[in-house]
Amino acid sequence: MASLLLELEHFLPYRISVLANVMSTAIAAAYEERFGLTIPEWRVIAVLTRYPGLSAREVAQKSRMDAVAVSRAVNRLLRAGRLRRAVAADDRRRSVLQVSDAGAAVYREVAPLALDFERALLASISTAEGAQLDRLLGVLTERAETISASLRSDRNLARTNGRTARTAAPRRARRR
Amino acid sequence: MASLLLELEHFLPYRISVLANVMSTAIAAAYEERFGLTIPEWRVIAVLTRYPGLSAREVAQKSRMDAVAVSRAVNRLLRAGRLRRAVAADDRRRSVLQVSDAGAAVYREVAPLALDFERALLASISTAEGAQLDRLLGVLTERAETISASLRSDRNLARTNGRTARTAAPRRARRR
DNA sequence: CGCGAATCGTTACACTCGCAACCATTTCGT
DNA sequence: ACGAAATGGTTGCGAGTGTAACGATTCGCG
Repeated sequence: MASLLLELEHFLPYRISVLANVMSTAIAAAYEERFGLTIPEWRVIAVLTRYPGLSAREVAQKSRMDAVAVSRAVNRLLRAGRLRRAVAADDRRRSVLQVSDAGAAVYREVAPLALDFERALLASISTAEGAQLDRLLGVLTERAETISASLRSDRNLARTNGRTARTAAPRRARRR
Repeated sequence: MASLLLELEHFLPYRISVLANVMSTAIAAAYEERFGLTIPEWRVIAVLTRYPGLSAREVAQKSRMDAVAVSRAVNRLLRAGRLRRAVAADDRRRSVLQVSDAGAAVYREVAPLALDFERALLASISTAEGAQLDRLLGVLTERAETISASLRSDRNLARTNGRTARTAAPRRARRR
């Protein structure tokens, strides 16, 4: 049973991963080289430019980044003087983040570059295809998240049932 | 000049990156947990199942992986007994790689899972849309590679011309 | 109130990744 | 035929990332 033929070249997750990798390598090199900016930092600036005053957690949600990644990006941006941080008056755990003038300047330089890159990409397909693509990506992302969540719960279920992994390699040893 | 509005939510490279991340996290967790297999290892097995006897370099090309990643994946697979390696008779630098019986067994278990995952994803869109998506991904990947290459050569040009970066931001500063 | 659970943000750690540097071997130019 | 350059593959190292543990604060609820 089951198709034994899996051609990597036509396997959707593989194709998406290759495309993402090519794109982000190119973009990361450009941002890093010209502005000393990593992609997480750039994302934080983009989000905070659009929504000033968010907390770190909110930035993480909006940008789909890990809370840890946001924390690190924010700290680097603070050190570089590109962000300002205050403590929320009503909840002293929360931070209130805003781009500084220097951060805004970076945004004004980087945003057009990013949009140029996107335009250059989209130039290879029609407007209709671009819209279609956008839609499909949305659908697939949502679906992938659903599947991912159900896999996670399966695994948790299995774990609480005392089941173990099937084959060898007991990786991921935890200590301390 | 220049659009100052960049909404991360609609920025193509961002969307692709999110989708790739969701997918590969889900897949990696499943493979890792059940078979002690990383994605690079899985890719090597998939390629070598389809094309037995390739060298490491050829596997890297077919799978779009870095030569280093292939080297490491191959070594892990060898240690796990999932691959066999010989030296090419006509060129003793080249290796000749083949999946072992154990490797083939892994493939027979993993391939259906991978294809199930893909099918579950594609179930959310029509067949025609799937074909369209496949085509668009191909076009965009090619385009992204062209752009990436031209950025690289610009940079090299600039470097040999002794030009410097535009704004402040010490590039490639060793952090930490 | 009071105390345990939940939340925000950070840090520690184990791991991964890719570039550059490096051997070994082969090819090329003359 | 011989040294230089190219190629296959590995390794060293700096940097990035996610998970878990952690301190601080706030919330839930009796």
